[in-house]
Amino acid sequence: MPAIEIYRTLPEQIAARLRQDVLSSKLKPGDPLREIDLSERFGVSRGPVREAFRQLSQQGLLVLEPNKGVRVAQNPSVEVRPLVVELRRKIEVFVLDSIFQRITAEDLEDWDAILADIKAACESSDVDALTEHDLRFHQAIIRSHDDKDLFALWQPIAMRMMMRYNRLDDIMESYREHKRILDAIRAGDKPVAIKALEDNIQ
Amino acid sequence: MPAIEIYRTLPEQIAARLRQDVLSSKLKPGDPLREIDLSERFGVSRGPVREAFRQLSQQGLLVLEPNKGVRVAQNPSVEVRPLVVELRRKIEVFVLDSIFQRITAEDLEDWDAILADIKAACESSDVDALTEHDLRFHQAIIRSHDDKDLFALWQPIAMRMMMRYNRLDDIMESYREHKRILDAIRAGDKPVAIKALEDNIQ
DNA sequence: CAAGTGTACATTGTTGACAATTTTCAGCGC
DNA sequence: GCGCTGAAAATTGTCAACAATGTACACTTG
Repeated sequence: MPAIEIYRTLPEQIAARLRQDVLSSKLKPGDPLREIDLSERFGVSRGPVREAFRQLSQQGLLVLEPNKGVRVAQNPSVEVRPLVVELRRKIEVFVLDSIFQRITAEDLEDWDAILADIKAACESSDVDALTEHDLRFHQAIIRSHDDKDLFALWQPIAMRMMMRYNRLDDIMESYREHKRILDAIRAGDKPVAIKALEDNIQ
Repeated sequence: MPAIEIYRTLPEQIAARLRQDVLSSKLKPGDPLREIDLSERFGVSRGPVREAFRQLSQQGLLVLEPNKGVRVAQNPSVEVRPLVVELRRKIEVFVLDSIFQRITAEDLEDWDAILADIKAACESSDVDALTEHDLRFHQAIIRSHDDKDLFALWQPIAMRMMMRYNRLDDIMESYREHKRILDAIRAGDKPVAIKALEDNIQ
């Protein structure tokens, strides 16, 4: 995300860096984070770091314990994971279904650009970059819905799925899955697009 | 919630008060909140107030805009609301189904106590109290699942439904709906319990 | 030796001052 | 009158010092 999106505020910048570390498993579930350490690392005071912690706990990546501190969240349990997958599918399918007629050429252009990034990440087997651009792809779709609140609803659910990104043996398959979605949209075939989207979320 | 639950930290206490105001429509969607006002009202500095704002935005009740401030969130649009209802049903049914065999007599005792509060609120037509105890009822069920993360997933979805609590003509119906759930659980009838729970979420 | 106790130490919580940003609105030119 | 400019006010963002809380561990006590 850093390369493309602009993070306006200090806490957002810090949160973006930490999110990378969590999603790439540089920080592992249960790892404690200390405000002082990070404030020194980023050259700011503890305030913005605290704020970044709050943002990431909102996204389900960190867990706050009052007066104790912050830890990297655990992955969803095997029992709960199917529920999370189902919830994320419900939201994304709802959005795609509801915006389908209103998708513009500009939308498709944006999404194609992200797809190109996904392809590049797959070809260089860069799993961290793939995680990042995969997220951007789905974010872009959610965000094109009029109700901006949907994004806030979707994000914590999607983040919980991103924490272990290793479901594919063949990493190129990720590119093909996303390409299928865009191809179907371009062809105006809603059922196929929805099916492709559902297949991608697992 | 204030009467029963204990809010340990300062921000939690402030958030609880503000949540009441939002859920009871004392604060209306779009209303701006200023840190200084609330810090003076609660006799604390701006820090804890900011923190409370973050907690409530996590729950979807407030919307933060960097460098601009905080506003009370809009209700879900009519288009999105059915999705929110479906998501909340999915989560609560998942939990009830998954804990059903392990429900203890103590659990039922706790839930009966909340049901009594719901009954009292219905009888005195106290809509604010009903909102509060209705929330407590469903919270108690979600929280009895082993995976504590489920609560964090459920809360923002449920809160978005609570923001307009006026679906019933006969307020006593709320009591009867919740009673049906507990009766079915007590009878060990899982399908009926799930059906009653689904009927209550709309 | 086990269990409990107290005292440093480490860490988070709170505060008030100052900085940066946004908003308001008076003054100006067209 | 309408729109632009820019200073003043209002508001949020950041910081560093201090307070409160939790943790680790040596020490006592039975």
